Amino acid sequence: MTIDWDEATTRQPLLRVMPDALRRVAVLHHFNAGETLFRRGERPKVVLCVLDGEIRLVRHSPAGAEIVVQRSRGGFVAEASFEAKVYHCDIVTAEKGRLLLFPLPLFRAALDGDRWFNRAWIGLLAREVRRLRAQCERLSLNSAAERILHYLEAEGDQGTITLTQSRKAWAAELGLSHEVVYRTLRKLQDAGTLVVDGDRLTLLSRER
Amino acid sequence: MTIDWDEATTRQPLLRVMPDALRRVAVLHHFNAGETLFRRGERPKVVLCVLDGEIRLVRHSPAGAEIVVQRSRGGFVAEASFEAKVYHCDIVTAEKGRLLLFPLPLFRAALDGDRWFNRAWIGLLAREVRRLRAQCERLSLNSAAERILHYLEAEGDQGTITLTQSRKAWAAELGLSHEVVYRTLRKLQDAGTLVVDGDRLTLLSRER
DNA sequence: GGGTAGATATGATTTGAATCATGTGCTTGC
DNA sequence: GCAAGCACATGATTCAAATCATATCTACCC
Repeated sequence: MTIDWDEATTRQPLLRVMPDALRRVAVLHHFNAGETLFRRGERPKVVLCVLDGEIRLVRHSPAGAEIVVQRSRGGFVAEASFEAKVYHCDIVTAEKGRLLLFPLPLFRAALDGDRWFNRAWIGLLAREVRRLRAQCERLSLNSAAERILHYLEAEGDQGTITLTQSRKAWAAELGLSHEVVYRTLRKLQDAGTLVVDGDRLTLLSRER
Repeated sequence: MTIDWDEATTRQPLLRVMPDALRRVAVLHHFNAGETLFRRGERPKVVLCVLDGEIRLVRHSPAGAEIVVQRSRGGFVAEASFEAKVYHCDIVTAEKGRLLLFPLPLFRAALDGDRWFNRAWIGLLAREVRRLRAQCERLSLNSAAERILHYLEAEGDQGTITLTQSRKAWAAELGLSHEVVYRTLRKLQDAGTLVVDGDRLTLLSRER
């Protein structure tokens, strides 16, 4: 199964600067929902890059409940492989999709041997940290309006943003039910705080 | 003002593998609450490492509200400096403390020139990503009990954890009011789900 | 075309977390 | 010793988000 690198690169720009030696050993894997990719206790041997679909890192509580420790709907899932001797979670698929597998030792070697790939990787991680810290701040706000305004301020450009996902998916990212997102958008519009134009949201400056 | 590297290293273990050349150019800065360290639009020239106290990256919404994009109560704040040509936020102090300043070009040079420091930096970022993703998952749960159980599962070892912070601070990390944390801990104890022994929390396996 | 699935959208009801109030006990500093 | 400040803890009340219900609109498949 050959990999369409142009298509993969649009989904994950870091792949553009990935050294050829590492690209050549990549394996494309198609998965369906409900597969178990790796189990707790196994030794990590690969770095994952999700292209499509959703995978989850889950633990099972003693009471039997399933705890989602993290999920990925696109991008690298490398932290677990890099740091730990064994997986502390099961890695399962939640929604049909595709991912790339890179052998861990070769991935490390590429980071050590290729300065540009190394810098790009650090940049990717740093951006992810920034984005996640902002998201945690946002999720700590306890009103729907505050979360939406925080999103516009933090992720938008001059208070304007074009949503690239459905409102339902956005609601999930905001940690809100989609109903509340619809209602709050309406309230903010009626109050003159916000203008909604399709997927384009603009924060209005309130005259004082 | 000389820097006590032993003390600093206990707060931030990465400093142990930092090359001497970079250590020698570090500057220690004591700050009080309410100082503005950098302003939006300035060009980043340093990497920060918070030892004590709290600093925040804030934006001001058109409506005049202050939006906390991220906060740090310890550890590196480098993402902004690394990625952007100019700061997109003001960086202000929220609580008296100390931080280390590293000149940005020398920090980059150290990452390029010292393999061990480079690997340690990548490891630090990767761990932070993992921790933050777990925290976002947790903050998306909408009951106090679920968040507490998720914390025990994700951050604990075999369902046991020793809190290293006050319950109030923990409540803030969970995105809950401290009152709800007290009440929910009591409820979980009464239900036999959990044992609280001072700062030691243990999840009990429910027989089925 | 008809049927299904899903996003969008809004209303009614319930529920649980925030908030306010209050009190205890522990430290810290004078 | 005493006061101030703070973490810990619990009760009463309020309020807003979750949930359930329902309807429209679109896209897609047969």
